[in-house]
Amino acid sequence: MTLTNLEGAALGVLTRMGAATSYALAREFAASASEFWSGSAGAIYPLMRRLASRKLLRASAANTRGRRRATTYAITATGRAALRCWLMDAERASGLGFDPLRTRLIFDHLITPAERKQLLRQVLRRYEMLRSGVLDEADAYTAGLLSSWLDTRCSWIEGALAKPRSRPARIAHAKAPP
Amino acid sequence: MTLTNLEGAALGVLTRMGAATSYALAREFAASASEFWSGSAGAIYPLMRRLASRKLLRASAANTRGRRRATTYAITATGRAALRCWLMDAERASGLGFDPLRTRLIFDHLITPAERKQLLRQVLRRYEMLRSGVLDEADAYTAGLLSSWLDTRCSWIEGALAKPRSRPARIAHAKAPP
DNA sequence: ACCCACATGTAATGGGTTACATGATTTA
DNA sequence: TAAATCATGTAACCCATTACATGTGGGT
Repeated sequence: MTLTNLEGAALGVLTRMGAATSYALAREFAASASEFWSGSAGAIYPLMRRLASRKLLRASAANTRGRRRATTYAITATGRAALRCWLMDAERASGLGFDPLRTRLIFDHLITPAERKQLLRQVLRRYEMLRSGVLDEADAYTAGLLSSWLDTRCSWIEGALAKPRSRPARIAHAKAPP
Repeated sequence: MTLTNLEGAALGVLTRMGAATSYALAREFAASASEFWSGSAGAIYPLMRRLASRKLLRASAANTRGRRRATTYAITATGRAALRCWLMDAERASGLGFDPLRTRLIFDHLITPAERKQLLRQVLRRYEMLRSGVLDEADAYTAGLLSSWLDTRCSWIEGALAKPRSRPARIAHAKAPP
């Protein structure tokens, strides 16, 4: 009954689209600003079949083009319930997730302060570029969400740039990643 | 020559520890505040073998206890170079990664404003708990990093709580996850 | 002596990525 | 009409997770 994060996101996107083929859904994921899910066919097609077999989706075979078959999916009442459950899961929502910059900064005692500064500045610059790109989002709300997210990250980085860094942590049994 | 994020993090932790067995490394990952990498044996043991076969680690068979064998690993010069390369990769460091809360908020038009507020408040509460737990970190720098990260996130959530939310995005071909 | 927790792995499973195959539509 | 692109999948591979197996040392 519980959903993985990819399944939850897929149900959410599908709900927005109303009904869609696996291909259309995969395109949405591929177009997303995040690099985290590639939206590859090999991920989405089996995913949709799994969700359909769990009755969270209803599959209907429509021949969209010529005589070629395509199966379109729509969310069911059960699917909506599962999606709500995933959305409201505060336990999982408050996990730290994966943050490629944070993960690297854990080990920034292995580079020089100058290199650290260079890395942070480069990331800031790329965030700026991302923010302009994000404005192309068809969905204004998602664009706003990502934009505010990027703003907050930028100020975090600026804070990190302010304090030059602390001691090189060197412990036999250190707590670490990520 | 390029490292996955898990490989980079593993090399970083190993550098801190000086030299370690796969088991010790797996423990570090398992003890980490993030839920993202479980640090399961099935991930770490093959990982270390792969890195050793790429000459990024040097394996040495020492019998730690009784007559039972254990292989301990230490990073090589090549490994240090690869780690530096991964650390300084601004392109990947500036990716959006995976954020369980952000991913959910993309779909928050599917829940009521009251539910949204409840979710955000619960996440805030859990962040507070996490922040106190983080102080137990043996490594003060990692603790400080996570703590400032949590601070920034909290202020982002408070910003999201301030504006009640925008229009339900409803588009045929919406850009979306995550 | 026996049990339980720690230590060191291996095996089976699941699911995501890249690559491939093929049909349909648009474009040069 | 040939080439390029879009659409709809399938297959092989890689790797992380859960479970399992086994050895060792400490507690009772």
